[in-house]
Amino acid sequence: MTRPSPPSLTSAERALPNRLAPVSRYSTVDLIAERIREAIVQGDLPPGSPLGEAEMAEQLGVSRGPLREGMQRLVQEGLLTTVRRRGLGVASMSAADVADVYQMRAAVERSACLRLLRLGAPALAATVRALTGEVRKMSRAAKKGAARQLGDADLAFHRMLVDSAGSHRLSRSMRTLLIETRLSTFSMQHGPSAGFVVRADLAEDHEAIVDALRDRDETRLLALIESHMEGAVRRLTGQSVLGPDIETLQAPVPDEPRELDPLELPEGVV
Amino acid sequence: MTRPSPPSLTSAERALPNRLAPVSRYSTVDLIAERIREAIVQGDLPPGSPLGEAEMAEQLGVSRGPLREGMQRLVQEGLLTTVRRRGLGVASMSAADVADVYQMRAAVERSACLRLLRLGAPALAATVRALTGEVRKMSRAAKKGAARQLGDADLAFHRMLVDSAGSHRLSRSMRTLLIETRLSTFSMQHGPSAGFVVRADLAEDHEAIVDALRDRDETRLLALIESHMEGAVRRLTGQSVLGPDIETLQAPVPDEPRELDPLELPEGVV
DNA sequence: GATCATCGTATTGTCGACAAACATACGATG
DNA sequence: CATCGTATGTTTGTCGACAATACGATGATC
Repeated sequence: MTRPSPPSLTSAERALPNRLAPVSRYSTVDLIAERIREAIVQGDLPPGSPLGEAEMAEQLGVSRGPLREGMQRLVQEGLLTTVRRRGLGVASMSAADVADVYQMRAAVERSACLRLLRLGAPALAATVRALTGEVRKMSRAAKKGAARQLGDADLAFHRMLVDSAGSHRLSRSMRTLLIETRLSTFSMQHGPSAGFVVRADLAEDHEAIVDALRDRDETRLLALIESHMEGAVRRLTGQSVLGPDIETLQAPVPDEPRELDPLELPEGVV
Repeated sequence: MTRPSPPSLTSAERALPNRLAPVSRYSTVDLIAERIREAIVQGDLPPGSPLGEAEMAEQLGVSRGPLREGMQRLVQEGLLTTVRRRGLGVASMSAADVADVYQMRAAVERSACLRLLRLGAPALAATVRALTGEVRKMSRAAKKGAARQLGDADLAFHRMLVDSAGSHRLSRSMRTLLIETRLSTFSMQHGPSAGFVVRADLAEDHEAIVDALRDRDETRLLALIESHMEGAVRRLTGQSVLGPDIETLQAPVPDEPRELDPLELPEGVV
């Protein structure tokens, strides 16, 4: 009784004839994991909050089996922690964790930048354009005082930076690291209504990075990345003084009862 | 590296004096995942081999539920790939994957080395001693022609290097990367009984790294790490990581970045 | 009045079973 | 002879149920 066929699992689908993109069929586990990730990023699931399986399965409209499988993925990522017989919960970042996250980010983004610098001129220009767009979003958000949008644009910028490098593993690490970055901000702000911090100079910081990238100035680029991470850690963990261009605004999203949209599985679609 | 706090921290277990190590500290899912990881490292599960759930559950003596949860962790790590309705299988590394793995390893180990250089003299000396012991193992294995032991010592060296840096996230990434390294050697060697290649100069390469670490020669140390990875990729694939042919990989449009994005229509698609 | 033991409840961990879906093999048809 | 359609077998994906365990509350005892 021979097994029918190896699942034809080449690590990449680039072996396929480059005619049709594979139909986007994501498993339920993928959907569940991504939904929970998004809920964590959005702050609907604050750090340390316990996650009851039954309730969560009810809200998502799935059974406990797939839910548990999806949660295990997040456990592997470090976003969820598990204690035997006591269930799972959203991870909470200590000061040491925050420093560790940003140190890892520095390593990843540095490597991504080095790859970007080896890109051809058109590809690099396209990346620069995209990053510039994100910087503009940041500026607008900062001007409006929209802390949440500013934070989102910040994360999007760095995600785009790494994704543009075209490294699968760098991108995958970065995805987790960005969620942990969010968790860090959530964990570090003491008090539920401490609010986000709208840093007016955030856009300028990122603009400098884009400039260095455009100029292919490796030394400057890497130094900017390094100082960017260092500054973030200092702001989050170090009880550093609030600089002159730092103003705190009210958080738009305080602790709201978490509500997860049920994910509806489209059966029989193509 | 503090462990993230459990869901609802009731610190009641700390009352007991820790005479006994927690006996059942690892969940079944942990055990299953680790067992499969080990099987992959040992070569019992070659790249591309399909993994039938029923048979595997039978062998491990567990039900399909926990098995699937454990497998999902490995899917998240990238060690297992899944195709809907066709099951899971051990990932297979393409040449591009091999280059990607080593590039990521370069980033991680570089960062680890930088941290090691900031260590105090006694801690650094201890690390150097431990690494030296691993190098000796390498020498002995090379002399005996024990390819498997040589490979194991190689992986142990690099794992120790990163673990000594004391960064939780660097260590976690490294664990996966080392398994992927093994998978790379398996995937790249054509022919089932090709076996490992006994490189006599492997120990000397690592000894040079230890020397640079002992001398706190940052520039030399980082250069050695870099060349070490580059050489590995060249040996395995025959092409360089940072070769001029990097032009071939097209920068992805940053707006539609990764392959693993969930469908952006949560409710009632199509 | 405080502490300890016991009970009840809620949740997790695990298991077995059902059904949908894919792949393979075979047969029919041009 | 090649190709398409059909039937079948095996697998995964999903669900419900049972049991083990930890937590909280209540009552008894010193």
